Amino acid sequence: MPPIAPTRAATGADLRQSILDEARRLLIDVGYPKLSMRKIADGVGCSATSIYLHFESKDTLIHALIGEGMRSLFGALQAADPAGDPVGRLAALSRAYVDFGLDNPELYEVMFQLHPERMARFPAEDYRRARRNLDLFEDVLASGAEASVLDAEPTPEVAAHALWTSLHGLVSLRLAERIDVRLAADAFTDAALARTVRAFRA
Amino acid sequence: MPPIAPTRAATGADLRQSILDEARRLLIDVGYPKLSMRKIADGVGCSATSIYLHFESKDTLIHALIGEGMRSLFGALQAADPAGDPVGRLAALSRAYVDFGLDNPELYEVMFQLHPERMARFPAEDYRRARRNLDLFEDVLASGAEASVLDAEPTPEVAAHALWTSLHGLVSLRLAERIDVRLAADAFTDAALARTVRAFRA
Amino acid sequence: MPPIAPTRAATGADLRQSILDEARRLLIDVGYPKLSMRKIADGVGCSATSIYLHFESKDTLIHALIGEGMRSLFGALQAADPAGDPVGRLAALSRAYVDFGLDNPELYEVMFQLHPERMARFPAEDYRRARRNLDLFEDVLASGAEASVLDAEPTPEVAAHALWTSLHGLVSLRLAERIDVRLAADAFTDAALARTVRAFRA
Amino acid sequence: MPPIAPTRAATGADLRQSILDEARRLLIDVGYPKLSMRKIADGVGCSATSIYLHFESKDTLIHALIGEGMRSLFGALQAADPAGDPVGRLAALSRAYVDFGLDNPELYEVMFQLHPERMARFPAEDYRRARRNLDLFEDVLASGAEASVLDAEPTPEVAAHALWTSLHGLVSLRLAERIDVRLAADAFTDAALARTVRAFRA
DNA sequence: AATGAATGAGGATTCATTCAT
DNA sequence: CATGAATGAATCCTCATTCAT
Repeated sequence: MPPIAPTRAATGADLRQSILDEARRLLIDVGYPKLSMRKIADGVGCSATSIYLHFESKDTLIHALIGEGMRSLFGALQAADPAGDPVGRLAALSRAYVDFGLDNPELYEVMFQLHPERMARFPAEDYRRARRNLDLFEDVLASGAEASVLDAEPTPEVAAHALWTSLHGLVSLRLAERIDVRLAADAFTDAALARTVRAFRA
Repeated sequence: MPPIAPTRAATGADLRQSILDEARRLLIDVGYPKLSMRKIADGVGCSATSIYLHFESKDTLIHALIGEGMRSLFGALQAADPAGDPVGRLAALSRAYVDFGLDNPELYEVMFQLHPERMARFPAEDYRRARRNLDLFEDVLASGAEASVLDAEPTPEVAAHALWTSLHGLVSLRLAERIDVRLAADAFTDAALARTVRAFRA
Repeated sequence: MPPIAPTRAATGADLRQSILDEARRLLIDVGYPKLSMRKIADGVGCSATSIYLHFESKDTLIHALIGEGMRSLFGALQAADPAGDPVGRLAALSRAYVDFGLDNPELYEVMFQLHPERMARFPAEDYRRARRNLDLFEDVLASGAEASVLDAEPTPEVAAHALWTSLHGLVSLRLAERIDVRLAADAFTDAALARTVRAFRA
Repeated sequence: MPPIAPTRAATGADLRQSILDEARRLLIDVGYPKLSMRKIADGVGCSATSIYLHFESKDTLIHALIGEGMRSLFGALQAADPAGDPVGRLAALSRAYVDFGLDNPELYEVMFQLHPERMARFPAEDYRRARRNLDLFEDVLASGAEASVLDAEPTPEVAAHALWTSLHGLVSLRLAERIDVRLAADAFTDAALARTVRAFRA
């Protein structure tokens, strides 16, 4: 009846992270619809109950995962941001965004394709964090517009969303493997990306 | 003892269609993740078992739904195609594509966001049908390029895919309700759409 | 994956009854709070899922049990009704009521101590059936009052409820084993019963 | 690292009382079947584990609650006891008993409807305490019998139990909301109570 | 005296599917 | 062509309790 020993893997505060790691791994492995608390527990080597010590519910866990993903995406964008010339920044950021999506397929989908109605409310704080990513693009567009090298019409905010739209579509269709196999995937990605960025030149 | 009478709804070949109709309806009603054979059967007024007389499995049924959706999208695109000026055609087709997505949210997601790897093989025939939709865009781009009013670089095929990518991103983010609420959804859609189409002008 | 053979016990329409029987048995064995679908299924030798073919939910099953109990109680009362002298009838019915309760302890509690708020709505039809039992007492009291041998003040309906109240209290405390052990249970029951009935003599 | 500070509520012996208070409160709030250690702990602002420092088990806690309830009931009866005329005393005590039950619905049920067999042994001390309440009725009946104004046949003890039986039945059915809604609940209670008391007049 | 972390057992219910008829 | 009966596996989550600290 009582626990005999710290079963196998992480314990304490580490467990929380282990759970997130395993959840992320499983997301890629089996996909969101088949992600279950039991599988996560089995994966980390703890009991399903233990998960509830660290996450209120499955939704909360997913939220945490999304939050993590948003932070991670932000980091990737910042790391890729060359600073300086807005045009170059825009290209670099766009590329980094797409790469992030292609490198974290299921995580990306959970981050951007999950319906809010199907999940408990996303905490406001996490929402703000998600927003920061777009702000990055908005900033670049705004400064590029000021320097007359980028077209941020009608407003940098709208333009940033429009740009995002194109990048997301590219990632999304590639992840869903809907791009014709006869098109070399990487070459196509390059072409589409170039086109998208070009469309925002002044 | 044999069944007494065809319970309520259609029988024979009709039943197949009734099942598809109900599945499509339920898709909107309860969403893909909660779509179940039983619910479909209850909705049509037949037994769950009967569905298996017409569809090998749930996957097969979903495939049929996708095929239907693809045909339906093709119809919508054709109906919206004004013929004549390639630039006008491109705008009209793009708009029609986006409208179809926004008008059939759940169906659209099943059509374009479902992972093929997690479903039984998508039949080649259906694949071809899906392809036709893109061909429409490709044709327009090709003829526009020939008339030097559209930019179909590097090839019409790639350009068509790139265009599709943008349109899909727009639909996808709107369906996932990820567009900032402060942006009027319809106005934003118009703006993004205009921008996308403009990017393909020569 | 598929069923191999009609596992063990009843099948078909019989299964429904077997489930009810087992549920009734378990009620006595482990009590209402620990009654679970799984245990019932194990008891009858079918899968937990199968129960849902016959009962919509646990509540529905309990309702069915209550309905059965009410019918059964009604039968017991009728069988014990000697006809004729209202005083004798009242005594016989009262005794039969108490005996029924003592003979079906858990069933009795589910029938009369379960909080309606804690269960889905009790179907109207079953409600009427429950009512019939009281009507029997009401009839006897009314006819006894007419013959001036019983006191049905202020009205037969109220008097019947008041009588019921006493009988139920007797059953309830005996079932909860709250009657002092130094009092011989049966002798006490006789005494209390006699007193109750006497209180309704004119 | 040791606990930093007594979190919020009481500590030491006070905590015991806080736990009982919260348990009683929760009993009304969520009902016995959904009463859980965790909920109690959350309510008091202590850890679930801490409860076990003061109560051996959930059963023990419930026992304590029952004991408290019995004391409380005893207080209510004593407070209502007018002294003097046995007939008046009997009426007053009976009314007080019923009121106590109706005013503390969930507690009353735990006190008188819980099956001892399904709980760890009820400590003898608590048993004695429960007994005192009945003794009160027994005394009144005995003195009333001596004064030939009450009927305590066959013995005051048995008569007290019989009286209790009726009072309990009244409370129990009212708590379970089994009294026909067409009967005004309070009026009916008055009528049934009057009848019960009258039945013990000499 | 008090805690945080952990657990195994169990809760009701839904699912896609299959069998014999 | 159609069915009703049945199933095992899976779902999220809650429970009372215990351990080391």
